[in-house]
Amino acid sequence: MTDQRQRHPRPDRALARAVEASKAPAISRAAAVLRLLGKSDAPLGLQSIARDLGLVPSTCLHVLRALVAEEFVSIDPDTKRYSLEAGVLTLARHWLRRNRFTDLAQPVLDRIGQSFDVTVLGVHIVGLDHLIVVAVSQSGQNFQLSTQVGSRFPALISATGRCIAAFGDHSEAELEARFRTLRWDEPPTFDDWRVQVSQTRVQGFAVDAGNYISGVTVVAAPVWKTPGKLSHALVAIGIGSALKRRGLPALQDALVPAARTLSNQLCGE
Amino acid sequence: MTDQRQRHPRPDRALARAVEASKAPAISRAAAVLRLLGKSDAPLGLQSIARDLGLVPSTCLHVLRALVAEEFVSIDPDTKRYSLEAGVLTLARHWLRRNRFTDLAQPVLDRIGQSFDVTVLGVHIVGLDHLIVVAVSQSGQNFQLSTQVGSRFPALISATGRCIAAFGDHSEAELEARFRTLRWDEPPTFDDWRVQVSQTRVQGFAVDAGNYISGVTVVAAPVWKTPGKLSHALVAIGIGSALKRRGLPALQDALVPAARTLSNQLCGE
DNA sequence: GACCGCCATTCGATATATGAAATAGCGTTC
DNA sequence: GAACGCTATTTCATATATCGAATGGCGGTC
Repeated sequence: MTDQRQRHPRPDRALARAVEASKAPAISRAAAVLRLLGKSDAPLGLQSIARDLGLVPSTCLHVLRALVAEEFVSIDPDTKRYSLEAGVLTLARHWLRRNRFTDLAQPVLDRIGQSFDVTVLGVHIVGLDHLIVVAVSQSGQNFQLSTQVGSRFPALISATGRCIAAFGDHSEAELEARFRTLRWDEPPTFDDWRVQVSQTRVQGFAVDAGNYISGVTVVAAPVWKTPGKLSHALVAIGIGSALKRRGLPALQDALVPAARTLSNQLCGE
Repeated sequence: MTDQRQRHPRPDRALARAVEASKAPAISRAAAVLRLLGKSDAPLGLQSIARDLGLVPSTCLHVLRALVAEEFVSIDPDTKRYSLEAGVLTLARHWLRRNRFTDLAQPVLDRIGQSFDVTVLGVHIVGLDHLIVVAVSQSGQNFQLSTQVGSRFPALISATGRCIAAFGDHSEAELEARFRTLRWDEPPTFDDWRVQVSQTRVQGFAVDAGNYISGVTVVAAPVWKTPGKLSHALVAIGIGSALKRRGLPALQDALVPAARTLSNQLCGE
């Protein structure tokens, strides 16, 4: 469900590039360490971290010590194993505190989720690379469709992806390159997908009928924080068969105006 | 260097020390930037950040660019103002996902919160410096006593502080030094406090009857993840008068065994 | 009980991140 | 419309963070 790139075999090449380019490489390394610790199920030792990221152990140690000092990482003094520390929660709280989208979206998500018995997400579109779930309303019944705040997904996947392709202004070439990297349960062809994107542009919302996950229908409606630059979306996720019975059109008719209202509220101020 | 200090009354001195000591100063700077952006209500410009933290603008720019590249910070391309980005949420989610304390504590908090109509927190004790709220159960009624996951408090404040003083093994001198820096609504004398700490050690839990916040009673019970090293606590917060009526003893009798059970679950693995 | 292997950690030379000053952009004022 | 004050940004010498090798420590094995 999450995007977990399994890139263990070889030391992180993306990190190498980031370090090369940046004038503060220690920060890229620190970020890589945090993400690695985040992905890992168990605390990790210095060597293991250094190996995975292709870092020199001594440098890695410096990074870890700095992160420990800043309370983003904790070290077990006995085993010398490192893991994420609660300090990261504090940052997240601050982000949530000053984020109008989450505040405004939450009641809307809850209302739609309850009415249609679907899981509804508010997502933040970071770029063409991926999006982040920033608000969730889990309907009581559907425990199968579980997602958490903070989850990352490839930007162009599923219904949201069609919205991003339709309303963000990205070059066709770039879109296709990205599209080729996606993994779907039942992948559409690029041509099919382009047609669906065009349709999305016309009708103002997107539907993914089982492409991303078989049997699961996803509806996404775009939200703008500033006119012209697509930044968020509302996403409803439900079992395809259930939605067919209980009215996909009605769900669309709830989601789209909600997204529009949110856009107005966000732009207005 | 010196005249910089004079011009800007409070360029973060703690940061200066951290940078001095660390072998990865960029990371300390990055953390300081993240925290500053977290605290700030509005996006900040480069100069403003550099001034507040006592950083050279060019260095600060490098830090910010690295943080933007890592998606912990976003920049508004028009105004060149920086703010926290949703990437910090992803780290927080990973922390929460692999944290057994929050998982185990949440249902317990909810049960106690509902039974006694109090706000109940699970806190993670980072050290003598502070603790972090990692789980919350907000009872329906008490909107006054609002706290969020990720909030930080001084470690020795209120009832939790008495637990930490009682069960963490810290030197008397250190405790007193820290104690002197605390701010209470109705501060106890150090001697009073020491007596209360002794009492806490004996009875296995602590009560703060309006010292921290006037009229608010706080009960805290210690939780150990590893024997000997106090790491967490359960904290119940309620209006003093209401608790008096509805049985503070009963609340204690619920909280303390719950904390003990949690300790066993966490230690047992 | 001494060896071995693996790990975290220290140490010193060197590539490089940093900081002061210079430059470039941008909105405001006169 | 030019000049000002403010901002972000680039430049480039130098203090310093980084790297690789050497050290120290711990647990397991024979």
